[in-house]
Amino acid sequence: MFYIDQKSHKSICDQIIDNYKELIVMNVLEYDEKMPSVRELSKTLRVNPNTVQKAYKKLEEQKYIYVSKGRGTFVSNDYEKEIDIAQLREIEIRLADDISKLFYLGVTADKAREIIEGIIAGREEWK
Amino acid sequence: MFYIDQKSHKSICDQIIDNYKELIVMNVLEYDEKMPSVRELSKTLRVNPNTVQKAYKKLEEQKYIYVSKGRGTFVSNDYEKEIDIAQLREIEIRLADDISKLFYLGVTADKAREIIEGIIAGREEWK
DNA sequence: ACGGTGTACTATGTGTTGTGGTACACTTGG
DNA sequence: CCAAGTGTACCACAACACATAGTACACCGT
Repeated sequence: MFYIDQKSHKSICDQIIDNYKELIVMNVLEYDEKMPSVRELSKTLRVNPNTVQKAYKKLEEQKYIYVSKGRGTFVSNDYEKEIDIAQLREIEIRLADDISKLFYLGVTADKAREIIEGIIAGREEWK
Repeated sequence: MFYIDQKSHKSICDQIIDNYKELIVMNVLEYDEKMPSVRELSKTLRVNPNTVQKAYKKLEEQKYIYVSKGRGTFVSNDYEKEIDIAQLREIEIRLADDISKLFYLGVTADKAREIIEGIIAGREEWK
C-alpha cells in the first residue's frame, strides 16, 4: 500500500490515482482483484470518502478499474487495449514545457537527454 | 511579443515568466535591453499590473532581469553563470512524474524515448 | 431484512490566483 | 525644481479548486 503526502503539491485525489495506476500497470494488483471500498480506503489513508470516490471515478473512466454496484470495485486490464490519444497529447505538452524549463536553466540538449535517459532507465529496472 | 492564453492551465504570472525566459535565453532580447514597464506591459497584455509585477519580481530573483529603481527593468545575462540546483531537482521530479504517466498509458520505453527526442530536436532547431 | 457497497448532492473552510486600488520612493527630463 | 514615469509595497475583494463534512439513495449478497 502507499501513503498520502499532505505536503505534496499534487492533490490527494491525484496521488491516489497515480499510485493505483502504478500498482495496476506494474501488476502488483491483478486482474479482477478487489479494491478497498471507498469508505475503507478513506479510513486507511485518513482522507475524506469524497476524495477517494473522486479518484475511483476517474480511474473507472480511464478503464483502470471497473465497478459492480453493491459488490465493489475491481481491477481491470482494459487500459492496455489502446492508448488514449488526448491524454498522450496532454502529457507531451507538459513534457515539452518542462524540457523548455531545463533549457532556461542553461542545461544543454545532451545533458537533458542524459537526465531523461536516467529517468527512463530507472523505470525499466523495475518492470 | 507574446500573448496571454486566458484558458490555459498555467497561471498568467507563469505564462509571463516562461515567455520572457524563452525570449531571453534565445537572445531575442539582448543584454541590457529595456523591458516594458510594469504598467505598460499590463496594458499591452490586458492583465493586472500586480500580476506583471509578480512575474518581474520572480524573473529578477532568478537573475534573468535586473532592476534600476525609477529607471526601469533590463535584461540580464547572469542566468548563464550557474545552474540552479533546486530548480533542476524540481523539474526532474515533474519529468519523472510525467514519464511515469506515459508508462501508465501503455507507452513503451522506446516509444517514450522517441517522443522526448522529438521534443528536444524541435527545440534545437530554433537555437 | 440487514449490512456493505457505490453514487449523488449540498454546504463549508481554506488556499491560490487574479483583480482593483492606493500610496510611496526613486530617477529622469524639461 | 518639478512633473512624469518608474519600481515597490500594501490592502481588500472575487473566483476557483480542493478537501472536508454530512446526508440520502440504490444496489448486491448473505
